[in-house]
Amino acid sequence: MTTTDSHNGRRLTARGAKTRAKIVAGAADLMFIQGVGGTTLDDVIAASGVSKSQLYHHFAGKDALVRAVIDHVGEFVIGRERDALGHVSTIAGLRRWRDALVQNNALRHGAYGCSLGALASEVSDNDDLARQTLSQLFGEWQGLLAGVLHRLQDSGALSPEAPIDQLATGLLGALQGGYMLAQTARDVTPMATSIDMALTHIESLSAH
Amino acid sequence: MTTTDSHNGRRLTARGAKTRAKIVAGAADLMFIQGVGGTTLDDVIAASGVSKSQLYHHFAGKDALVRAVIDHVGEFVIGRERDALGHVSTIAGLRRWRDALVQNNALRHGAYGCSLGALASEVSDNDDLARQTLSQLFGEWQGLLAGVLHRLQDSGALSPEAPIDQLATGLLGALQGGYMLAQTARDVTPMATSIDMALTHIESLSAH
DNA sequence: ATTCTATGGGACCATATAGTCCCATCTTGC
DNA sequence: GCAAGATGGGACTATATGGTCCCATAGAAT
Repeated sequence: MTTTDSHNGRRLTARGAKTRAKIVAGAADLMFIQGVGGTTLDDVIAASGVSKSQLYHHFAGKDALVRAVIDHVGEFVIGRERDALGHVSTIAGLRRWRDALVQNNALRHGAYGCSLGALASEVSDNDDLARQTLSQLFGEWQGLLAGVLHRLQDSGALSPEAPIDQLATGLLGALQGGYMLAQTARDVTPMATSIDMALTHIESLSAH
Repeated sequence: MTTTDSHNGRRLTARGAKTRAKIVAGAADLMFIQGVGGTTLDDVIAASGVSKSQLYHHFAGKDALVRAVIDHVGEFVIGRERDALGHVSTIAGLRRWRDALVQNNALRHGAYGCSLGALASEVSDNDDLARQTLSQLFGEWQGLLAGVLHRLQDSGALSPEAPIDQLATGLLGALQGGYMLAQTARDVTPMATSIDMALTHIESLSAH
């Protein structure tokens, strides 16, 4: 699914794959902290200890690298969320999920926001392909949340009439908005509050 | 309150003020569409029809210009929201407020996101002074929403125990997260859904 | 062993961009 | 009217940055 490797037809040895991974990982770290626009290719080279020719050997240019970073970060975030949400089937479990995200973000006092959300808001209007990938990733995230709500419904903890997809969208929206407010305030409180409101709403829709 | 004018001690004639305003307005437009990092000073010069010396006469550099843009956009958004929310005292009024924001954003299919939110997520981690201003602006926005909720409470449409400040934060979070999802999806639906969930929750807290 | 390709290093280039400078012109205060 | 300062124009500079190129080396396939 990645369209970022500039050598789709060529071989890729284990060594090459390792170098490519180093570049992407280094770029992802830098772009999370400095933003995409604030990260130069020289930064990436310095951070990953790779030469410029290697960077351009593996990626057609900065756009391609950014797309690879999005794939990489997306895989990480969705994987993490799959682990965190895949077996949650209670409101209490959702609240633990929220606590983990908030506590993790509190380590940086909210700085940098959501690794996926920050990429999305910076890149969406410049690179349509990247935007589509990000949109799909948010769709997967929302699907994981919808899965939890489905299980809540099955166990009778959520009304059968509850509009699951919309609740999942709203929850993801509250999460992303919370990240943004926390990033601006350098304080995770608004993030916790925002998600909490969404969870309280879901909780209020218990079967009657 | 602006710290962006590089000539705090000097005179500023009407002509100078007009030029300064042209620069800020042009920069604000460009930065909304292209982002801060994607907007060059030459872009600003071309768009506002002003010479480079004038730009540097009024602003110490790009950072100062960005801060002036934040002040300008903040004033516009808060003014707009004050008009839109200042006299709202019903849930129906809040829904009309939401409809107006969603419809306005639908004109661009969600592109560019919230003019304040986009600035916040791009600038917060690079410029602490700008971040503080943005944080304060979000605080004002939240205050306007809290004002509406207070009036709802006074009229008996909202429980006296409702945690107004937290609801206002959650509503603003849902709004911002909705903007972000809409920007990524190029579809305002998730924005509408996200805010709607917050409003439905508030509505569910009617006096009992 | 040899040959071909992938990998690696890093100098080099073209350009974009923030920022400087100098001089001309208009406005204001006296 | 005239001096001082504000406004205006735009050429120029230094540098950062994305991107190119060339050559060296390692490793795989035969």
